[in-house]
Amino acid sequence: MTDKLELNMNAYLPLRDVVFHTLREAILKGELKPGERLMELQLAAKLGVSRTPIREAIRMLEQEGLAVTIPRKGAEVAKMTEKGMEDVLQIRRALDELAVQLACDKMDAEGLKELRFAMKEFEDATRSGEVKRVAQADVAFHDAIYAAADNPKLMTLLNNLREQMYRYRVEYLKDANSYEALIAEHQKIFHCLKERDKERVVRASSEHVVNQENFMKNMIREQE
Amino acid sequence: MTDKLELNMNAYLPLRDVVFHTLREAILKGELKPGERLMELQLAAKLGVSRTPIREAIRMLEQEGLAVTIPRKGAEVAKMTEKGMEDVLQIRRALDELAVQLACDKMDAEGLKELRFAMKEFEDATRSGEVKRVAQADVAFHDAIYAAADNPKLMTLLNNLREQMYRYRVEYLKDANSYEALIAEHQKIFHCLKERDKERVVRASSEHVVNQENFMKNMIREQE
DNA sequence: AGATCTTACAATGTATACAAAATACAGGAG
DNA sequence: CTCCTGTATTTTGTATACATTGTAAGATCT
Repeated sequence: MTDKLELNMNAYLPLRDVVFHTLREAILKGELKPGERLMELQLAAKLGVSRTPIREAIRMLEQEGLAVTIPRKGAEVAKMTEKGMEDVLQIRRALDELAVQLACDKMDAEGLKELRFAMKEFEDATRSGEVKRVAQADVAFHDAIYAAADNPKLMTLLNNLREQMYRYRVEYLKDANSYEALIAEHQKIFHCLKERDKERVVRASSEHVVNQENFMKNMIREQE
Repeated sequence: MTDKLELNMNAYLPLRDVVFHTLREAILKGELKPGERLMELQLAAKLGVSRTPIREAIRMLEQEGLAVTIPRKGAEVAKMTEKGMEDVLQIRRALDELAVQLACDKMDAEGLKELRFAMKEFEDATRSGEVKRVAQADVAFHDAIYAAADNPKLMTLLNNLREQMYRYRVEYLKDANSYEALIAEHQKIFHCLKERDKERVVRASSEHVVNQENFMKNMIREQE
């Protein structure tokens, strides 16, 4: 386990939330690896808090599907199998389709403007070559759509599903070869939303997810 | 708040799980009403445990969307607005469509047999007039489909969404007028799955959810 | 009267102490 | 040498004590 785990935000937040965010970050960044045990005492010592907030943070991580605990055995970082990823992506595909349909109905001029901005920023980001910036821009683009869908529960779910694949997605976005295709897909989605063409936007969104799925499957296979 | 809250299972389970199940039941049955505060000391006294397992159970309830906590203020039973219910049902509709599509591809003879059995049991249950049995049979019918979809995460999500509407759904199932329509819809879904007619099964599933949605909307309006 | 400050109380947040279970390991019997 | 078993250690589970914060009632001042 990494030893650079450290609490950041001194904000006025319950420690359980601070611990939760810290561990979440660490898992998503890969500092805490899948299958690695999350031992309360160890984490508590490392983060300089007591076991109580650690335990509560772990319960919250379970919630997000980032950790799994076995009673009287402890918690560990959730593993992601290829099957598991397919399952998540199936769900994400269905919900992304829903989101774009809703956005198609509800997105206003303001929302479209933000979406266009996010799209441009994504294009700029790919040209800069900074992977982190690319990832953030991608998140922003999709968030703009989710926001327009005006369904907070849907937004939460989608962000959650995204998180569960984060580690793999970063690899995806590292591959500069995919940028062209991604930009084109984003443009298509944007265009369809602007034109309120619901059928086409659903297809576009679906393809977008399926492409990611295929890429990631290949990646996982290569890993082995 | 009800005062018949009591711990059942003396099983070999962490108390947090026992408390979690107890509170969950109480919320779903309506013994703990939406908006009611979940005070740790009070619950701890009532259930005869310390605050620790209570707090962890509350974190788990948050996870299921059954409770909401405001830092330094405490937790309360989640409220469900009409908009919230629409949001949940939109999601459920999309995921139910996904589930039947997957089931359509993957359901084997064994699965079909179980589904037919569940369908029959539902019909019997409606004739018996026992609402609880009707509810259970309905759950069993849909679970048979979810199981065939072979996507555990999807199944978890759908069960979760179902829970969030449980209180309203019970009212739905109390209304004997809806039985005929429900039976017909179940039959149609079963038939389409048997015939592997993916397009029609999606439509049938979608209608099934939409009908529920309309019924519940009316009910909520009547309540006011 | 109205506003603001004090103060007391109640609830949550956090740390720690103790209990029980799981695990690892050493030693002995076969 | 292997397997079992008992013990020590580690880790989780639970209770409780203490700290902090939010809230509301009442006092004080203007």
